[in-house]
Amino acid sequence: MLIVLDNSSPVPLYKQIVEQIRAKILKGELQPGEPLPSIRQLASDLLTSVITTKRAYQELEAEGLIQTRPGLGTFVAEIKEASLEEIRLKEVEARLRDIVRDSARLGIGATTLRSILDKVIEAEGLMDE
Amino acid sequence: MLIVLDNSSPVPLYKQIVEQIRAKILKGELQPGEPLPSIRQLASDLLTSVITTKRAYQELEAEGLIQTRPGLGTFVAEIKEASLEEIRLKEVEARLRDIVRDSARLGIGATTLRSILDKVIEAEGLMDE
DNA sequence: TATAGTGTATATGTACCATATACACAGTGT
DNA sequence: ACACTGTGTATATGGTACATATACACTATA
Repeated sequence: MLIVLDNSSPVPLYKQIVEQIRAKILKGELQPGEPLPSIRQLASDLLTSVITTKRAYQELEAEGLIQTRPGLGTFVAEIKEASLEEIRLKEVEARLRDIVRDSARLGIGATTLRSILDKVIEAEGLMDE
Repeated sequence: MLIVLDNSSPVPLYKQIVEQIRAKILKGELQPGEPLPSIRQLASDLLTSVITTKRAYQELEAEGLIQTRPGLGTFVAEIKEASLEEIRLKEVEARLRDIVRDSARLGIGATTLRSILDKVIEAEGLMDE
């Protein structure tokens, strides 16, 4: 499993793991029912302790994205593609809402905001799905 | 100075102070040269210690938004309105860029992103400046 | 020059992050 | 049955960032 950790980041290691596995599941790169690496295997790969990988899996399980069974291992939860799509959209919406609110406080208007988004989409080369 | 702290927030107190004063300066609510409350006064108002308010002022000074002189007090730095506008826009742009990148990873396209932004702008009632 | 205001520095407690190590559960080969 | 090797779990320990109280130093002014 390709996961890259940045030890000098202010983001805790376990959270970096959570975010990257979360993205793989939401994207469909990891299919429902598919086994995840064991906490030991992952800890070994990432040069961290089992506590850190366990902590990450706990967060993902609390969110309902994975399911862990003692002695057996950890698996991607059975979630319908429609639900994944909803989670993806809700997430983006929440983050955009934060920006819109802060923009209001800073006196940045709707038109300006839209044009900045267009500019960034262009610069990043984001395509239509 | 109206500042609201949330003790149950995961965001450190000093950072909450930084963000709110920062917003007031960027918005022009606090004018260049204008004195800020003393760290003692602010600490007293917010029911925190002077260390916390000092920490907040340190961050703001490091960013160049305020200037503190021992024995005298702390003042909003002399920054041109054009520079403030640039800081405001850069900030929003950086945050939108993060979202665009994450959207690309999750397979969310440009059109979808634009429509979500429109929806949120509508819901939040963001006007043109 | 005493005083009341300002910012500064040092030592202490608490909470979260990350670790090592010892424990308990589930399947598999003998 | 039983040992073994894999899985996840629980406990005790150390480091670091946040927040504090308290004592110190600087600046203006009566």
